[in-house]
Amino acid sequence: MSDLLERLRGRGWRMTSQRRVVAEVLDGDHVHLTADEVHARAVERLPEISRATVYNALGELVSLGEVIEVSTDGRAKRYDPNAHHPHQHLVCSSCGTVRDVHPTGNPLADLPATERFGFTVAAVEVTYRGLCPSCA
Amino acid sequence: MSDLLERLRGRGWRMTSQRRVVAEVLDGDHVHLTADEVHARAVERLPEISRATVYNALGELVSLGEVIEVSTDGRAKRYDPNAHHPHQHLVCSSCGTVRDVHPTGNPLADLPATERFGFTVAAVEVTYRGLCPSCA
DNA sequence: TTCTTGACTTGGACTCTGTCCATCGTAGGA
DNA sequence: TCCTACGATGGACAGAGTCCAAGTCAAGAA
Repeated sequence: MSDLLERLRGRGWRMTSQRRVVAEVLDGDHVHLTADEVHARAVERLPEISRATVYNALGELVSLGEVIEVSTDGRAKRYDPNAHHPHQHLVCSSCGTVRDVHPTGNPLADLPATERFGFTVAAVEVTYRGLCPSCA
Repeated sequence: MSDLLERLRGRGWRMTSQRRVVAEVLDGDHVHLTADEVHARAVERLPEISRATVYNALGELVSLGEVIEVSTDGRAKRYDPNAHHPHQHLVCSSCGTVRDVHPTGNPLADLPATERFGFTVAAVEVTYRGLCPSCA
């Protein structure tokens, strides 16, 4: 739970009420919120918090590797606090719901050297798309 | 080459000079352009073409299944004319270059039923990220 | 505890990407 | 050649995100 807060403090992240609230919002429910949704929830606890501050805090959490940025559609990025367990995403094409999934296999190994064109491949993202039970 | 133009005409796509230019831009170099880049190239051939028209044409080409929309970053979508050969993408994290790649294996088969949460999974996108030779 | 200061927050302006709409123009069939 | 429904135009608008100058404050020093 507030492991996250402890880790951040331990890493010298200057703790302000705004940053605390953003971290708590992400640490709470295990969902994939957009920046605006994070802002909306943060405002419930700290009415004066500004959009810019939420964007700043999210950007820093991403840089620190505590949160993953997910662009499932061309719209707003979503923020995934489950950064310490490798996983992929399953997205509903209709309502946009995102679920973490754990496929078997290692997609990195599936890309032969001849298909790497000299790139240094560092990561792979897999996005499964379909319809969730409610939308099907 | 202008297979694309033929196919579109054959499918009853009303051919205007604007639509022709957009199709030709995509059909030419085999790169992954943003809508603005498509517009810039279209303007070279047809100076009066408007942004809205380019967006309309791209949207229709996507609906027709002739072009694939790719969101590799949270920024502008890119349009991939290589729609008739299944492939995945390799993206340079520094300069944004996108290359088509053909991994082995079938990632759809790697998602066990227990990890599908009742979703009807229809498609899977794999994005490899790293640094291209010029940026490394 | 109080002071100090550099880092953080604010809100408004701005950019970028994309969509919408009323009006005008034209491809292609009769 | 003429008609007309479909397409193009461009300007306004919207959503997501960034930037900046000015004000505020966390946390270390004294």
